Amino acid sequence: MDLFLSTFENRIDKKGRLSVPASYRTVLERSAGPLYVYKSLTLPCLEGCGPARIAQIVDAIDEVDALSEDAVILQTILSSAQEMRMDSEGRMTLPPDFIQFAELEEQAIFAGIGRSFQIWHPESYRKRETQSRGRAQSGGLPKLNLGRRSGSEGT
Amino acid sequence: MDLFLSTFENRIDKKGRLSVPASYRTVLERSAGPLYVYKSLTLPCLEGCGPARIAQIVDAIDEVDALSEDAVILQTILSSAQEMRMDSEGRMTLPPDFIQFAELEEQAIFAGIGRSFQIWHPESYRKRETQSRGRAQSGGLPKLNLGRRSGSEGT
DNA sequence: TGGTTTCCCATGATATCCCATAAATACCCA
DNA sequence: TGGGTATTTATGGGATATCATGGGAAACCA
Repeated sequence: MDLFLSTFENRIDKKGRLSVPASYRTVLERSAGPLYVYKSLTLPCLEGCGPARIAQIVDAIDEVDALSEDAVILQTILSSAQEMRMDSEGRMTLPPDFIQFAELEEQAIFAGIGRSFQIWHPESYRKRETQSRGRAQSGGLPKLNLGRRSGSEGT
Repeated sequence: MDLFLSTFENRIDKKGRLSVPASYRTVLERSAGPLYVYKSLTLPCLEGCGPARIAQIVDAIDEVDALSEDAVILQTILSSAQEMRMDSEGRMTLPPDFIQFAELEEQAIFAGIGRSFQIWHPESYRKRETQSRGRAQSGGLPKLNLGRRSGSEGT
């Protein structure tokens, strides 16, 4: 299973280069396609993914009334998306408007969320993480029905 | 049936390496797939599981409103999850933030809970164990419904 | 030609691999 | 049954590879 997991904090050097975590690179390589980065619709962060995820969004647009509000929102993702090139060391260069959008400075946090990942300003990310942990502890734990898949579960 | 059972107390060396109990290793080997470890949402411990549970979380996120609180909480699990590699001696290396999160020092306790297991600071674990035993004896026994349900039986 | 981007090499830190050892357990065979 | 020998297991340390990062040179572009 190829998933973006864990978090990594990397440095943005003065050329604007940012190392993509090695484990993310192997996921991307296996999906045989480029890395796409776009602005989050709802959060002050960037999102990155492979071709499959982009295709998923394109398909979702096709299934929705082209004039609907949903379609416009999904189209916004695509129009902000950019195919990122990586140098031989696995670094990408973030364009200024991406940096501005996510309020990035010296450091950036990569946070894997399965089929995609997010890029955050470290402070914002940590604040958000402690918030959701707090909420989980005060009883807001989502129900994960773990009973359905027998056998291979849990190993 | 391959389950994580019993508890083991192993040492964390100065490189942060921790031997996975042999019996857990055989369980893991039988189910082709890596070991995932993540920070518990509700307890000061780490949790270990297999690909099936991670896949379940990923799918659950897609089925839920991406902006909902549940989605964010599930994403928090994934962002803390890490695919653990084991050396030829069956040890995994705990990254510093895992050690910090579970307040680990020299020793760590593995506590098998069936399809997954937890990793605790020994003191915290023992304290918690006596607490829950005390609660059980003072009438707070949870319902143990051992009747057959689809899914959890038969493997 | 000035500014930017792309490529290449260097480096310190970290993680991974490999070998060694000691204790505990399992095994064997008379 | 007893005593001794293999195996397994947990642990330690050194060698090697990988990774993130920095900087310079070449290529590119307007």
